[in-house]
Amino acid sequence: MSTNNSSDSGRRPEASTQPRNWLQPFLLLSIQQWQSHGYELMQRLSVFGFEAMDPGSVYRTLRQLERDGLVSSDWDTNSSHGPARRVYSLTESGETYLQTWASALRGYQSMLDSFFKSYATDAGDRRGET
Amino acid sequence: MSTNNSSDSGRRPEASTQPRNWLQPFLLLSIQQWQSHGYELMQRLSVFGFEAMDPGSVYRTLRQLERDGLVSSDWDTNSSHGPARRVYSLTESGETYLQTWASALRGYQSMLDSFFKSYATDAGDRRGET
DNA sequence: TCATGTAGATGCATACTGCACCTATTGGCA
DNA sequence: TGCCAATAGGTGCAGTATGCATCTACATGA
Repeated sequence: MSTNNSSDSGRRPEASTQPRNWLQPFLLLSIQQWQSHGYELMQRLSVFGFEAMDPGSVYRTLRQLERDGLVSSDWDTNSSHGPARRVYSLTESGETYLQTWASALRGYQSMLDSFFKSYATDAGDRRGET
Repeated sequence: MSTNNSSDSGRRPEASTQPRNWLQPFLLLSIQQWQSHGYELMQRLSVFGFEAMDPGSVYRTLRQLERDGLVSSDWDTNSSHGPARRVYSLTESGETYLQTWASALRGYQSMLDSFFKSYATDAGDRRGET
C-alpha cells in the first residue's frame, strides 16, 4: 500500500556517479602505464570512461595510496612551465594490490553480466504476466 | 578465497566489498522478478554474486526505496510460519529508475572492459620482459 | 516455558565523496 | 611592473553510506 507519491520521483542521484573506490584501481593502472603526476592522471582517467574527476578526490586518493605504500612519488622540478609535479610510480605492493583489485573487478564484471542477463530476459518477458 | 597478500601493507579493505549503492539496482531487479520480501530478497541476491549481505543494509535500503516511491509494500500475514512479511513490488517510478540504473551499469561495464583491455595488455607486455 | 528460526528494524561509529576553498609557480601581456 | 590565467597540488567540511551490534516480534517444537 501507500504508493508514496513523493513529487521527487525523478531522482537520479547515484546514477551519475561511479562506484566510489574504483578510483583506486584505475589510478593504480594508470600509474603503472604512464607514471604520471596527479594533474595529468586526472585527465587520463577519461580514457577509462571517468568524466570530470574532482581534483580533491584524485589528490587525496593518491596521497592515501602513497601512505599505504602502494605508490611512491618524486618531485619533478624540470617541468617546462608551472609548479613542480609529484610523479608517481607503482611499488611492488602496488602491483600486488592491483592484482587483487583486478580479481575484485572481475567479480563486479560477472555481477553486471548476471544483472543484464536477468534484465534483458525480463524486458522481453514483461507484460505477459498473469 | 581472498588470498590475503600479507607482505608489508596488509590492507585488503575494499577488494572484498561491492560498490556501495549497487544494492539498489539489484534489489529493484530482484523485486521486479520475484516480488518477494526482504528476508528472501537478501538470499536471492546471492544469485547475482552478492555474498552474505548485511540485513541492516538490505532492510534500510528497501525502506529508503519505498520512501522514494520506487517500490511499494504490503504485509503478508498468511505466511506459513514466522512473523508477517513485508512484500515489495516495483512502482512505475521504480521501473523507470531501474532503467536509469541499467544505463549507468552499462557505463560501469564499459569502464571495466577498458580496464581489462589495458590491464591485459600490460600483463602480456610485462611477462615478455626478460 | 524456553530455545530456535524467521522477519524486520534501528543506532552508532566510521569511511567515502563532492564541493568549496586555499597555496604556489610560471608565463603572458597591458 | 603588476596582474591574471593556467598549471599543480592540497585541505576542511558536511552529507551520505556502510558494517556491526543490537533490538523487537512471531511461530513452532521440545
